[in-house]
Amino acid sequence: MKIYNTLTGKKEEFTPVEPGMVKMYACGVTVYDHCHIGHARSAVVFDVMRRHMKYKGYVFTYVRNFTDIDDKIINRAKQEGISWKEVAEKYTDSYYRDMDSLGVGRADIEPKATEHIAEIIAIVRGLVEKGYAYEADGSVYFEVSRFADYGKLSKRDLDDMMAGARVEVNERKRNPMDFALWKASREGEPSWDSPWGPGRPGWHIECSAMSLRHLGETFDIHGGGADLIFPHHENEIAQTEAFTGKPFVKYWVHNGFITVDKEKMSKSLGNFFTIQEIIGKFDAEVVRFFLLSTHYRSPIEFSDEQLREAETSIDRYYTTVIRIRDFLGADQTKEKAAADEKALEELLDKFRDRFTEAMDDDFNTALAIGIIFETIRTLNKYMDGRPSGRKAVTLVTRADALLRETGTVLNIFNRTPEEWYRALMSVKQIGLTEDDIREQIRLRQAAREARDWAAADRIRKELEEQGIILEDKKIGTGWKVRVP
RNA sequence: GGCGGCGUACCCAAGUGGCUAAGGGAGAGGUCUGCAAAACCUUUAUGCAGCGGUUCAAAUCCGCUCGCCGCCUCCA
Repeated sequence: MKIYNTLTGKKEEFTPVEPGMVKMYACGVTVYDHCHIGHARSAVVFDVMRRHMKYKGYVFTYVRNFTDIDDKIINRAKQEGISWKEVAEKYTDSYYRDMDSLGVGRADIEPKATEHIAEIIAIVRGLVEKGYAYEADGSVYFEVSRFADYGKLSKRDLDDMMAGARVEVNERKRNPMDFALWKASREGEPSWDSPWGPGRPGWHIECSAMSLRHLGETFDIHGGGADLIFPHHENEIAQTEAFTGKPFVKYWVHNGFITVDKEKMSKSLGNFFTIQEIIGKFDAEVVRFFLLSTHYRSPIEFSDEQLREAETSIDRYYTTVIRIRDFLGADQTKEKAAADEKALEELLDKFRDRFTEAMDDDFNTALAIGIIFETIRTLNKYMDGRPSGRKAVTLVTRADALLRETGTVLNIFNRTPEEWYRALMSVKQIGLTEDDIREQIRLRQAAREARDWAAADRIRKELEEQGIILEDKKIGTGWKVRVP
């Protein structure tokens, strides 16, 4: 399979360090606030990468960290009047709630910065001993000019950066681009003992320490949002490779941003929506589908309109699932072929290969979803031809199984239509119970049998006004929640 | 200023050298239906920001122009 590597700027054939095994590290979150949809995108994208590679048969180890000590956490603690540990716990819980609802699985290892202080100190000490870092007033800085490859990931030249540097004045640093490995703590701030006095880790060093411990000196994939390329990942490369003397990561992958009015969604601009806000208005599966309907490296414009379209698409999927079920539940004694049998058969024959090929091409989820909907249309068309008999049952069953299989990788489309409609009823705040609806359908059926079309239509219209759509079918009347 | 990316139909979005430019949404018309809904069919890009060039062949490669965005500071 092919993966776009930020380091080389090219799509490359993926070859793991150890055959059959993949080790991936993705930068998680700093737990100082609720997650927004941008965090969701990153998490969902890496979740799908893992699912696909496991589907391909790789033995996969996924490490995703929590940054649980940092200036933002300390500030937040002051604001909320609680301890920094309580802040970290509170927002870690919030993170898990969000991820669970979005269908993002837990990583195999979820390390925290504060659990790796000893490793961090060991690396910092090693870097000082090797001459890559220096101590100043209880802090330790990495000296970027000592690392020849500095800038190789973000394609930056050290001299250019210094020329246009917008960095804070800090006369303790030998070079404005030098970055903190260890920060001396001020009175009253959380701190750990170190050879340089009480302090806490710099931001970048924790990822080096945690990946080194859990994945080794050289591993396959390291990912995160595109905004982490510089300085975070650039600095990770510098300090880790300086420390180990070995290549750090083979493939660097970065997801694109979510935008609002074409601008990057970010905390500082204030144009963000938290995951909790969004899943109050749309089902989490809708959000996940929305995030996967664009290639992970492209920007996605966030809007209610986009989410409504995603909702409509998912509804189309579950509507087809109902049709499949109705079809398989119908009388199949008569052997009757439909005109489109061959088209469906051919599509199903190629389905798995096409789907895998799309995902193998740098995780092209948008194309993969396209293939799913192409199959849905062909399948519906086939069923429209009213075929029956063993051959028809075989074909439809096979289509059903193949469509379900994609759910394993994308982790969408694997609920029942009932679960989907229940979720919609909740999110759209439909003021009816399923029993209410069934009762109305019964009343309407009686009117229909009496050929009282006016009464029947009135009931249907009343339900529609409350967001419930009726569908008269041969086997009876079905209902669904109106979308969008 | 440096570096990087993007510009495909009314909207979203795949496609990065060669079969009629995926898929979804929206609109219009139609089939089906008591009427609907759903589904399906037809329809909306001789053209992929513009202009040049390379090539037998380009949305796809190269150059220039225009427009938009990102990173260079915490950031997914």
